[in-house]
Amino acid sequence: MFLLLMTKKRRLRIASYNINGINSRLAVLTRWLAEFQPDVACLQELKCTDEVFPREAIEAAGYSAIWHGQRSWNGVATLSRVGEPVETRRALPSDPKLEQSRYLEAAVCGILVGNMYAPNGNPRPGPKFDYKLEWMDRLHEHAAGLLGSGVPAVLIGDFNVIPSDRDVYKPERWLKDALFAPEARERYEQLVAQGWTDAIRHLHPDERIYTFWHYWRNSFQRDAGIRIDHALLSPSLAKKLKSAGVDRTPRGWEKTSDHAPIWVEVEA
DNA sequence: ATGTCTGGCCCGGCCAGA
Repeated sequence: MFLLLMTKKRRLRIASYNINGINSRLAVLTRWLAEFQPDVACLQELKCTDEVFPREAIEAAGYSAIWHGQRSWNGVATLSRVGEPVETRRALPSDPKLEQSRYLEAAVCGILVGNMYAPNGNPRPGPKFDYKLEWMDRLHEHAAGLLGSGVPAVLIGDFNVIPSDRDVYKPERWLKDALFAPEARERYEQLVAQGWTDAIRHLHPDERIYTFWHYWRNSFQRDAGIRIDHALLSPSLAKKLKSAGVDRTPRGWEKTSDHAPIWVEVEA
C-alpha cells in the first residue's frame, strides 16, 4: 500500500481561458478556478493594465500569477497553484508590434508553458491581417526553437485560427473571415507539422469541438461555435498526455466570456 | 446582413475592437 502511494504518479491539469476582460469577469473566473481546479491556468484578453490586475483575488483563490497587461486590449496572465511560474519571456522574439501583450512564457513544474493570444486579423485583407500572419511567422520560428531544445513544452491559448471544416458549425459562413483564411490555416498546419500534438483533436479525432460562440443570436444555445483555442504539446510532453477537452460549463453562466476554457491533463 | 459585449472617453451615450 505504501509503495503504491509512493509510486502513484500525479496528474497536472493545465488549462487556458480567454476571459474577455478579467475585472468584469472576476466572479466567473474565481468560480471556475474553484470548481474546475486547474493546476495551471493561462488567461488571455485581460483588457487591463498591469496596475489593475486583480492579484489579491487570484491569490485568495490559491494561485500565484505573472501577467502582462495592456490598456483596453489583449493581455495575458499565467496562474499556478503548483509553484510560482518562472517567467522566461513576455513577447515573441521580433514581434513586429511589441507593445501588444500577446505572449507570456514561463516554466512551471518542469514544463515550459507558452501562453498565447494570437491576433484576430480581421478585416481581411488589411494591415491587421498582415500582422496576424507576421505574428504567426514569428511564432513558427520560436516554436521550432522550443522543439529543438527538447524541453517539455506546451503552446496553449487563443490561436484565433479555425484549423479545419470540422471545427466550425457552418464553414461557408466563415470563408471571408481571418480566422478561417487559407493563409492562417496553412500557418497553423505548418506549426503543428513541426512535431507538435494538437492535444484535443488528437484525443477526439471525429468530434465536433468548439471553444467560442458569439454572444449574439443565441449562438451557444444553438451550438453555433468555432474551435480556435488550442493546446499544442511537444513530443516529450505528448507522451504524457492523459486527457484533454473543453469545459463548456462556464460558457453558460451569467456575464460570461464568449470563450470556454480548454484543458489538458499530463502525467507530472 | 444581422447580431452582443467590453473598455475608453469623461460622465451619457457613442465608438472601436472582437
